[in-house]
Amino acid sequence: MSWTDERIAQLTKMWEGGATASQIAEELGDVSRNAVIGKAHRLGLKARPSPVKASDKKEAKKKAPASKPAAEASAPKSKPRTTSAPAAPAKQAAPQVQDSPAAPANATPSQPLPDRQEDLPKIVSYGPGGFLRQGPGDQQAPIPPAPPRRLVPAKPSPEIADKTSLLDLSDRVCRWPMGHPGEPDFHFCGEKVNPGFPYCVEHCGRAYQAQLPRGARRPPPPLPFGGPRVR
DNA sequence: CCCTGATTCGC
DNA sequence: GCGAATCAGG
Repeated sequence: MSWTDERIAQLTKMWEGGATASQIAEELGDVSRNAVIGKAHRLGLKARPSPVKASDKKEAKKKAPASKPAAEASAPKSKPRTTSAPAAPAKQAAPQVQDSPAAPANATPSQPLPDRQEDLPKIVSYGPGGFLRQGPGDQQAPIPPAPPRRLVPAKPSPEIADKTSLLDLSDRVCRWPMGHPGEPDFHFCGEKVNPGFPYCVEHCGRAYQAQLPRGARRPPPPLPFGGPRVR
């Protein structure tokens, strides 16, 4: 699979949002982690708390690769693993805000990841928080009237015992998607809707950003990148 | 071991 | 341009 505009857009979005290369690769499907990293660098968007780059200690001994060097003596390939310290970095890594209260970084030792959606017909959207719009006829939501002015703290939601499936949707229940389509536990919020809106009050606050007076916009939204793992 | 990103280099 | 192989730190 090649790098289409959509895939590049998603890569960029997630990369800048702080997702790891593995997560991005998995989300995109059909690409390796290395491919994602390589592409990201080629796109010019690198720089990110790298576990390897930040510190620049003294020249340490290189440990023997143990099971690789086969034809090193005969074929002197250039291997300038130069990790020298030419200039002073001085720049501190920007505070990476990776978590939102509702979307903790997936960093636990065990990653379930019960399925993958590589053979699905390609789903472009992330969810209401971070849609990847595609077609030109797909216009931006005209920012309806005057939705909630105060954003609810987006509480972690009590517990989802009974999930609202696609079939359970009606105009009275919140259509906010929980999880990703294709995942086994994908469902919908199901809360009572905010009258006049397709979502409950809480999710209206997420779906519709309050239109602030001109000049008082608040450009940097804290959302990671559309919240793929909102739960 | 696992993870991470960075870099190289043959294709 | 692409990405596997490799390196290197946590």
